[in-house]
Amino acid sequence: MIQEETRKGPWTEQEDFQLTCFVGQFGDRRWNFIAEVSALNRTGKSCRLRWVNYLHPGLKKGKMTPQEEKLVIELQGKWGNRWSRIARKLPGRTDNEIKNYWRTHMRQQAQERKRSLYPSASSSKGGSSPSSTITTDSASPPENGKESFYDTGGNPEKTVMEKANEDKVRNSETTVMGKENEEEGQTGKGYSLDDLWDEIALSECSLISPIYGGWTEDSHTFSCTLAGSPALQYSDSLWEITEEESKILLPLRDQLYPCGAPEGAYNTDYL
DNA sequence: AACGTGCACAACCGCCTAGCA
DNA sequence: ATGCTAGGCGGTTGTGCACGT
Repeated sequence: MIQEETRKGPWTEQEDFQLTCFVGQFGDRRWNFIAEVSALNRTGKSCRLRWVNYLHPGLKKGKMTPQEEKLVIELQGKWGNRWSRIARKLPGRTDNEIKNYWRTHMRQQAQERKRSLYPSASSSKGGSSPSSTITTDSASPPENGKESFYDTGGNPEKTVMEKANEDKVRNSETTVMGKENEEEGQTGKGYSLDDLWDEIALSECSLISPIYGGWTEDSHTFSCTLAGSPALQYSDSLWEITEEESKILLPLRDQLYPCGAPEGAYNTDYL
């Protein structure tokens, strides 16, 4: 088959539309299949990301509510940076969104904290880095080793330990499904900024009840109904195109490419 | 008005895991 | 039992916009 160079970068409206149509028809699991058959020249991964983070109809747009913010803080303190897991507790929010929120929120907290500790310190916007030990800005990467924006590591050794512990936790967690590990996020012995964040978070939030809006924790299996499309149902076989699907593809092609499908659109291997 | 800075968000990368042949 | 592949996840980077100076 002819493999054009994979597209990268921002998605166009047309691409979004195409992806939405194909996900509507084939479900939100067969990403490589969708990527190929839609001729988007995107990787399956990229398609999935776009769908999950942007096109998913269940997504909430706009700012996080105070309730959501508190919940994020609470759950982050409880589970650490398990964003996808945290996201499951926040209907309509993606792990990416929460991750981004946490990053900016924590940066703000760090700046505020710094200001309260060192009132004489510059408080102008140009102040950039919240503190000498806190490297939260991706624009100014740390010189020594890799530190994430929340692994802002007061203790350089910790990140290694922490990682090892987190991996352990993750492994045990994935094997023991459904068991929520209370120790999560309480890894390592050093006092890093992670701990500082936890402290900040705990100091400002009280017990928060989870937000449920008809959302279930295992609601990944979402069912999408597109205008004019049947409710999303995918076949048992993930990788074989069925006769049914091939019947769907042809009219869809006409819909997307009224003037004729471009070269490579709809890999006919599948038809 | 122009410029600089920080924020918010989208997207990519690399690694890990589960499922299957 | 093992290797391969797709999907999932966390971390990181890039970019446009808003806001302050």
